[in-house]
Amino acid sequence: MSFPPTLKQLRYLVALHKTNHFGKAADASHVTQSTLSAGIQELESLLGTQLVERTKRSVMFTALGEEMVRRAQDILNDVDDLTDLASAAKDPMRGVVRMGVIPTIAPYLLPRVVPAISKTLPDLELHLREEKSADLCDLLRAGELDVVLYALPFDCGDAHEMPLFPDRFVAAFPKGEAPGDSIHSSELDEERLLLLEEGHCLRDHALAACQLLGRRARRELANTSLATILPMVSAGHGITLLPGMAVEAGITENIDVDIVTFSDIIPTRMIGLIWRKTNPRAPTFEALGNAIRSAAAHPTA
Amino acid sequence: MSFPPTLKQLRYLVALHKTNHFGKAADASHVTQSTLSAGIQELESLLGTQLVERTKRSVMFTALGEEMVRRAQDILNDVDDLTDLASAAKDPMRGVVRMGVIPTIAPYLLPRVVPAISKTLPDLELHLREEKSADLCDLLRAGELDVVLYALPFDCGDAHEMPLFPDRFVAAFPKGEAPGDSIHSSELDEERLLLLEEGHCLRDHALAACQLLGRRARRELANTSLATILPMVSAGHGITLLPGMAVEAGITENIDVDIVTFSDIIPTRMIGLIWRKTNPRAPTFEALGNAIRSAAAHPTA
DNA sequence: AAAGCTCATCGAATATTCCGATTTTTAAAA
DNA sequence: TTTTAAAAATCGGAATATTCGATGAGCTTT
Repeated sequence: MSFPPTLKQLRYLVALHKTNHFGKAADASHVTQSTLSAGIQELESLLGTQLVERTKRSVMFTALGEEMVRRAQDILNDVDDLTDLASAAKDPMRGVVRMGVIPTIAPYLLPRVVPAISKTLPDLELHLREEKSADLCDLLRAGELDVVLYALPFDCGDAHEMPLFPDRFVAAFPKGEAPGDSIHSSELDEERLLLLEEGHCLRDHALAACQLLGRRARRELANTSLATILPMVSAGHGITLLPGMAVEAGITENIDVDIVTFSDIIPTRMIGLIWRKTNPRAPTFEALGNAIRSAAAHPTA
Repeated sequence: MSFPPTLKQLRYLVALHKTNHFGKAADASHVTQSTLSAGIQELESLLGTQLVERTKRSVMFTALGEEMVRRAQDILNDVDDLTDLASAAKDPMRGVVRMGVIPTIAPYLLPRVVPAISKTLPDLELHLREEKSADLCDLLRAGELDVVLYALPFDCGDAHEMPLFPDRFVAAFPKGEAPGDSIHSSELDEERLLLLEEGHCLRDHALAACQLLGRRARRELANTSLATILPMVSAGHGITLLPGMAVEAGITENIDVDIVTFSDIIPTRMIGLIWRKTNPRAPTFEALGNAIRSAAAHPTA
């Protein structure tokens, strides 16, 4: 019976991978550097191979080490899920849910949704975090988030997807420049489009929904939020596409822009909730999703 | 940081699940009963729930306990895969491969294939085990086998499938009773069919390949191997369907039966190799599969 | 009742883990 | 080159945790 890796060793390994530094990894693991060092060494001797190349001044993982870290991550997640499974079984709708939300949803939907959730699921403690889709996906897979509220389609491995509701895009023109209350999609001048910087999925979704390529969209500005784009539109620097929920939330209230819908197409993005397939709290997350959906459907609530 | 389940505890839990007996589980785990008992208790107090109902005279798992065992199994397999990953990385084609083979393949293919494998992959040590498909599937999922050589289609969860080669069915008639060298499939009298007992996938595959339902096939006998069916055919008690590899291996050599092929259809079963998707030794298993395929293609070798 | 299982409990022996100081190795700075 | 600084490996001993064997308690069977 050769003795298999310990969970502790695996934890040390992923901690080391995160920090690339024995000392910091040790701190993060609440042990001394010597302990962590010994743990990694024991793991290596156990496996009979080197996982980490220690070139002083930096730590490099071998190919095998990287793969090992990936698997170790999954294993540790699964183990953590075990305790979740137990507490979820005791009282499914109680406990902490760590939710990630993308920046083009968070400020517009959360103020409406969070109070509704604490009314519907009073024992659920929401921890929120706002990042771009790709980062949230990584956090989800690393087990640092339980669910992610985002706009699909967005590929996040084999996570479980729960579509919630569609969010309709509208166009914003400088005051008085709109061709009418509703426009034909061909009336969108792509060269005047102001969009969020690359990496925001809103950019891709808006372009796709409006059947545009975005090749010719203006890029000179790296806009980081819708709130910074609107004043530019108002100042006549261009036009933009807005998610309906942002308008409903009043993003245009003190800004002079014309909001128009489309006459020929109904461009939307689908808002959805995802979680790891192995997470045993799926029923809780479904309830959460339902709460979000119904809160979003009743703007006045 | 509440400290998560230990691998040891998980091992104790699955051992207990296997034996349904603290003492035996302890033996299997090479610890005393008190240690195992304490381990299970610690796990339960850690999770805050009961996993096992101890009614004297028997051990029952709660619903949560069962689910926990399932997950624990997977986790332990994944952890074991880690060490496999390491040794496979060092020398992929070396080491033990535990292969399960179904009874309608093993006696006909292995004598030809095993020597070829030890020539092609001399450092691979094959451990063989013969069981019915369903049992092999369980063993594979439980991590007690690395690969299974079987006839597909057979659903074994989300295992990875490698189809190897088709094996053609022929019909066996009592000497002199065959309508000719080759027959039309409609000439098969289903009521005279002698087949293996339920549970052998050969039964299902043969019927499916010959487009029969098997509803009217004779069932009074629970035949456990092809070698017991053939003498019955020879004695005029009926007809049967044989896999080609059995005939090639000489199963009919000292038995008076007529072997005929089909003129209208080419009934086959596909022989394949499967393994757990998470097993890191996939390249080794592919090599093994290729070796089997080429050995099967060269009967004289 | 008594005997026989089975699982839980407990104290003592044992094994392990962990720390903190120190050493070694390496890279950068003087 | 020498010095300095940083980072990981090493090592002995103390703290901690694990395991065992014996024993106890609860239930069944005889």
